[in-house]
Amino acid sequence: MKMSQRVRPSKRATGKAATRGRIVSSASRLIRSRGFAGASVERVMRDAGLTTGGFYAHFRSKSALDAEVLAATLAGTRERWFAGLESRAGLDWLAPAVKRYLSAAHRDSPGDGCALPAVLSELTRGDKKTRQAMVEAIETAAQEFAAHSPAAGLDARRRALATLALCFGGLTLARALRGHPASDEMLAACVQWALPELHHHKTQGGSK
Amino acid sequence: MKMSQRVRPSKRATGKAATRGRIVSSASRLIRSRGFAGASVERVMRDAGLTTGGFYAHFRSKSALDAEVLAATLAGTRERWFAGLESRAGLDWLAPAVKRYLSAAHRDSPGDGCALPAVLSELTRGDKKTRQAMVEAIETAAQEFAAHSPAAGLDARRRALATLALCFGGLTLARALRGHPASDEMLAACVQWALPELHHHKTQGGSK
DNA sequence: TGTACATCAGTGAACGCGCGTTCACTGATGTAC
DNA sequence: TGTACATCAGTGAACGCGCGTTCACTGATGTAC
Repeated sequence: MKMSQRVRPSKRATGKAATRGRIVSSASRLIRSRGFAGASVERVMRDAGLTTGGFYAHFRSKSALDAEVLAATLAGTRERWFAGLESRAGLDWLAPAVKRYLSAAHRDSPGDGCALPAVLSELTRGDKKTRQAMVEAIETAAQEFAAHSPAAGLDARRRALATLALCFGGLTLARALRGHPASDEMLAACVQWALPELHHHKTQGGSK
Repeated sequence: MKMSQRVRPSKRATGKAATRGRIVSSASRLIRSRGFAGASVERVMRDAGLTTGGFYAHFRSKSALDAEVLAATLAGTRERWFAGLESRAGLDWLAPAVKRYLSAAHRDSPGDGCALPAVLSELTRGDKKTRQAMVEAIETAAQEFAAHSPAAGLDARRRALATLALCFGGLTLARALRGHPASDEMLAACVQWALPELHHHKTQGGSK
């Protein structure tokens, strides 16, 4: 057997894979805080401690990076979103999920959170592969919500979709309103409207 | 009296004002369908039947156009949104307003509809004047909804904000899902969740 | 063990392109007398 | 009424800039023998 045709995949791969990982991680943070247009190749590479030209040793094009990073970022967000809730069901599952998404912490650190608010409008007009990643992420999240819904059947599906709209819409508007009192109000109002069971018996005007 | 210092404001002003109106109208449509970045000075002017250079006879800068057009477009959308509902109150006002916004027609013609889904994520990072126009538009809409709410007091304010999030979030997600069955489902689910009074007695799984 | 060589991740300068903005100009319109 | 002149909305070419992409090169790492 000619050993000369062998490579040492572990050592080499680790080095290059680690660099690639840094690029993906920088891109993920930049895309979420500045959108695809704001995460240029030069900025991403500088953020990863590299120079522009090296980018093409790892990715065929900018849009290949965008598609890969978006899919990975959405999957990562979903995982963290529902982490620790596996053994729960119904309202016990839904309430913490909604409250996590519609929290002040999530609003105030876009770079670590859900990518959709930062990129959805760019995506609606964008690349096919990237759009597909987003559609699948939304559909997957909808099924997750429906599976854990306090309701059942078609009602569960409807509530899941409405809950996603409340989460995405509420967070995005709350970010747009940052610095105004309406921003906190928006988060609280959406949590409440997404979880009517928790507030049915409250008297109007009661302070929280 | 020296007539030489007089101008004929009507004739001249009409010509220039009409041209300016065409620029604003082109910009409004392009911004809503392609975002601020997609509505370049060259594209806007070509769409208005003019050439690039002439732009600066009407606007000091691109961002001045963006701010003016956004404010005007949001005001126009609000007016059409609530047109014909003036004599109504409570659910009779709320239901048609929600259904108009979350309609397939609105989803399918972004260029004629609400500007927020197209530009909100760009705005969150953008120019101060333009951001202010958006904040005021959201706050005004929230007050309009609260004033006509079936609820009262603090509950009315909360419901107004949640309804805005459902409208904006549902429409934006429905546009992102265009071409998939989930798009129509999203619109219907958000209408239903925004107007629980209309659906309280429905049996689960009943066809519409 | 030592030397010559191959590999290839990463560098840095250059490319064409569309962007916002500027500016010398044109030509239609209206005024002065 | 006719002629010389002023105005200014709009033209079209040019500018510097940041973008995505390319490419000749470097230099660290590991292999062959």
